[in-house]
Amino acid sequence: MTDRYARPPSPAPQVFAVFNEIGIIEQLASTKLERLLPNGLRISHFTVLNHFIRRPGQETPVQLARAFQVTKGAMTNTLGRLEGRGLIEIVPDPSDGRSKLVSISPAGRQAHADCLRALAPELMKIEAAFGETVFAEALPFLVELRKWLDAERDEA
Amino acid sequence: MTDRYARPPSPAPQVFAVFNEIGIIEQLASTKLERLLPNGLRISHFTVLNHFIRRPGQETPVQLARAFQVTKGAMTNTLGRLEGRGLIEIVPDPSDGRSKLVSISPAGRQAHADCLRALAPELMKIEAAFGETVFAEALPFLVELRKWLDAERDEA
DNA sequence: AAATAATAGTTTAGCGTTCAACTAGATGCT
DNA sequence: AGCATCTAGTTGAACGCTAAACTATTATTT
Repeated sequence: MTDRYARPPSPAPQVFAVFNEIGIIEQLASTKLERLLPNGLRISHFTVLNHFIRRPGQETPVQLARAFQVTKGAMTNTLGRLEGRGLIEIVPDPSDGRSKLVSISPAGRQAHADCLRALAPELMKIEAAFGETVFAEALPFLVELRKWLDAERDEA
Repeated sequence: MTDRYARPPSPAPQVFAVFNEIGIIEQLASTKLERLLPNGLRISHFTVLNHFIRRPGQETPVQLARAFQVTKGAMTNTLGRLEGRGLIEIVPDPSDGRSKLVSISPAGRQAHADCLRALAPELMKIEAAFGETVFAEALPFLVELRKWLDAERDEA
């Protein structure tokens, strides 16, 4: 009997390996990131602030949940925490009684800036170790993959 | 005032973007994966089984925790579930009274095979959409990144 | 040899997430 | 109009993870 356990364990072994690496990277990066964020902010909180910095305006909780691919329940929780800290504002949607409109507050902008300041040293360390170029090269494929998974999810 | 929010939000924006994509991919992939796994097996469970298929033998809980970058407490939980299902065996380490030795059981091998069968269609779907090549090309960078984060974590 | 430090593993508290059930408001169909 | 269906958001149960405190055993130091 040859080494039947030495070969990759599945069809599409490279696909499998990529997801495997992504899983571990995410775990390492997110715990590190969370340790760096100020005031016990969580990644999910930071992500929402980040979203609003990039696209100022109002969005509904459902839109946000879809943007980050989490359930509505998770978003309710996240938004509740952010509102409790005064980092976002939530008002009822005047044109739809079921819905709400979320926007970032001045304190939220400030908190986001604080986050970036806290993260900058680590990001620069990584950039120094790898160079920005490899990240730029890796990005398109990751974006495609994310979009594909995203679309495939909507079908189901 | 120009569009100060249109530009990427940080130093090393590409680095930032890569981690962002990885985070979303991981979230999408893991929830999808977990839905596919048979018998309510979790990803963490499958990952341990997978590890033992690749590297048969015995390992301690701490070794496994380090391999997957989770805390010892998380590994205690995972191994407890797996043992409860009879998918692994845990015996005391004869040479160290503090430690234990974990290995996969025949039922564990069977469960792993079932997982692969359940995952195969989805993996092939992804492979058909992208081709194995792009995954193979993406892999080296991800491996490097994972290793770097891993090493950097040990320092701290 | 005795005391101190380090390591393996467990446990508990706190948080985030999913899933499913539920309320309330909007849409569509007949 | 009236009823069925869909959608937005909330809630609670179950689970995983981290962090930190704790026990038990081994290694190190003096």
